Amino acid sequence: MPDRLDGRRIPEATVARLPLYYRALNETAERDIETVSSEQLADLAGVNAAKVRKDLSYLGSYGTRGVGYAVEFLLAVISRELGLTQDWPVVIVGIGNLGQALANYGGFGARGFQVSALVDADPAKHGEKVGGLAVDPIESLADLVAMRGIRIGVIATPAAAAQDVTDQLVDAGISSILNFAPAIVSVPEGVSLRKVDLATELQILSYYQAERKSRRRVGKFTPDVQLQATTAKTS
Amino acid sequence: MPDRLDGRRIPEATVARLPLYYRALNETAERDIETVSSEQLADLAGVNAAKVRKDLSYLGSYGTRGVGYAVEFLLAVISRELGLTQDWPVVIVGIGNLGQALANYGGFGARGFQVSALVDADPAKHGEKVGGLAVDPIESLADLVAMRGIRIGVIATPAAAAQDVTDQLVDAGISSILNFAPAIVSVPEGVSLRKVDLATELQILSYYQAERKSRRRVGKFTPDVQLQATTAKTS
DNA sequence: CCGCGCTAGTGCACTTGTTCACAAAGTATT
DNA sequence: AATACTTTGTGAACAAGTGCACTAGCGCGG
Ligand SMILES: NC(=O)c1ccc[n+]([C@@H]2O[C@H](COP(=O)([O-])OP(=O)(O)OC[C@H]3O[C@@H](n4cnc5c(N)ncnc54)[C@H](O)[C@@H]3O)[C@@H](O)[C@H]2O)c1
Ligand SMILES: NC(=O)c1ccc[n+]([C@@H]2O[C@H](COP(=O)([O-])OP(=O)(O)OC[C@H]3O[C@@H](n4cnc5c(N)ncnc54)[C@H](O)[C@@H]3O)[C@@H](O)[C@H]2O)c1
Repeated sequence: MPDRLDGRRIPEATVARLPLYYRALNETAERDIETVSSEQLADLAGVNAAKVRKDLSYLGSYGTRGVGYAVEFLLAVISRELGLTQDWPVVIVGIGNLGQALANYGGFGARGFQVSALVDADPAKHGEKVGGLAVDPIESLADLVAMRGIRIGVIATPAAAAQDVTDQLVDAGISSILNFAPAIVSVPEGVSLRKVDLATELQILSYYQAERKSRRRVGKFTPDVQLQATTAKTS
Repeated sequence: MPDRLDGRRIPEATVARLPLYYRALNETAERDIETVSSEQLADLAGVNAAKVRKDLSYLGSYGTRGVGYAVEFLLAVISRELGLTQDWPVVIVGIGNLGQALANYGGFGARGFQVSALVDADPAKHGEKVGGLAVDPIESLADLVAMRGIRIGVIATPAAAAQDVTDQLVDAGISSILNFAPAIVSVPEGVSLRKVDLATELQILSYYQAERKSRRRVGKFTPDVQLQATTAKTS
């Protein structure tokens, strides 16, 4: 393994694509393919080749001209860069519809993440087993986080509770949060926050759907490619 | 209602934020507040005021200087722009863990979207009721889509089936797809595609988590704000 | 009717991200 | 060893997005 080339700032857009390359490379490795060109990788990841090369160049110069990239090696480089060489324990807050689906979800743990605690405010849920793990009261959040070394929290509570839950997670020592509730929450400096918002996604689709239907007549072309851009903070 | 000001191209980044304003305005309207300033709206939506003003200016000049924006009016403008004045029927493909959570999800229908069909390839699931709707075989997809006027499809199948399901959705006449499966799928021109990818989100969090932990020492600052950017196509 | 205070709308500079196109650097072939 | 071919790595042009800072316009109080 090469040393991580520090002092290099990896652009956010690149960081967001590394997981795609990572997945594509894993699939390639499973097919016992040893090298990939930027073009092949681009196809698998759904981007263009120039972008792949530029992105990978931020990690260092690990390709071989005339040949391509060594799959296993590149996987190791990206794993390291993404921090996937260790396992990240995760706590899920709010074990309702969505929380249960997440807790039962196998692919969650598949790549370096492990559901290590489930908490809910509803006493009726306490002790219930979901995906082999018992649901604990929200009051024990801090203890669970501390004892199990959890750094990442997933919020699957109703929107109204999201900010409160966020504060509790932060107080408990969590520094990365993935929020599924349709609410804007704020976090103190040093905490990363990302969100997944179903309604927003559907509404964006609706916009382009409506555009195709009713705005066609104005003779304006529709864009070939859209970039989804929701905000996340490390404040 | 003002006429939609056609011939105006709304930037993608703005389209992606309109749903946030829409939600914030709804919450404001529920509190019987009649006007909001760009600053207030910015707070509620988690962006900055200049951005709000610029975004809204793409829709037309609907604010009043010295006062702000009329909440109900702006809601109407944004609804119209996002195509939310009509109800969009939606089909969910793959009624497993996630598909069931989605089907049971109330907030789905809350804002103009309605789960109108559930299909799955597994015969054992056929006829089963989820969220008050029966699961139908994937073979009847085309009929269901045609009969119920469905334009939007949600993919909640395993990744391996995602491309196949996408093709079937497109053949059935769907032109907007939201994909939850961790797979890159391609769609023909004229079809919008967006994706929600849990693993990617977690890995991005992991990157910044690891960065805080181990890269601090190189004396590079961490960014205050990150922009999540996953790709979607209307090809 | 005037002037003050407030806030929308926007030009402009800046930052970030994307893409092209080509030199550099490797492999394969003869 | 020389040449042909392939593919990386990157400078530079371009495109998109952001945010400041200022102007224009409205409401209100006197
Ligand atoms: N269900 C879905 O498919 C889906 C999809 C996208 C987004 N969402 C969002 O995810 C969130 C959860 O959705 P759901 O369908 O699972 O809702 P749900 O009502 O089924 O579950 C919410 C759970 O959170 C718990 N809870 C409430 N307040 C809490 C608190 N303060 N602390 C801890 N736990 C608390 C409740 O006891 C309940 O178990 C909602 O914000 C929803 O909008 C859901
Ligand atoms: N469960 C989660 O919380 C979660 C979270 C994020 C992403 N995902 C992704 O969502 C997808 C579904 O996850 P899940 O946990 O619900 O899986 P699951 O195995 O519980 O459900 C998958 C369903 O799809 C059906 N299916 C399989 N092939 C099909 C086909 N060709 N046509 C129609 N239906 C088909 C299966 O019969 C099954 O009912 C997966 O790709 C997963 O990676 C799941």
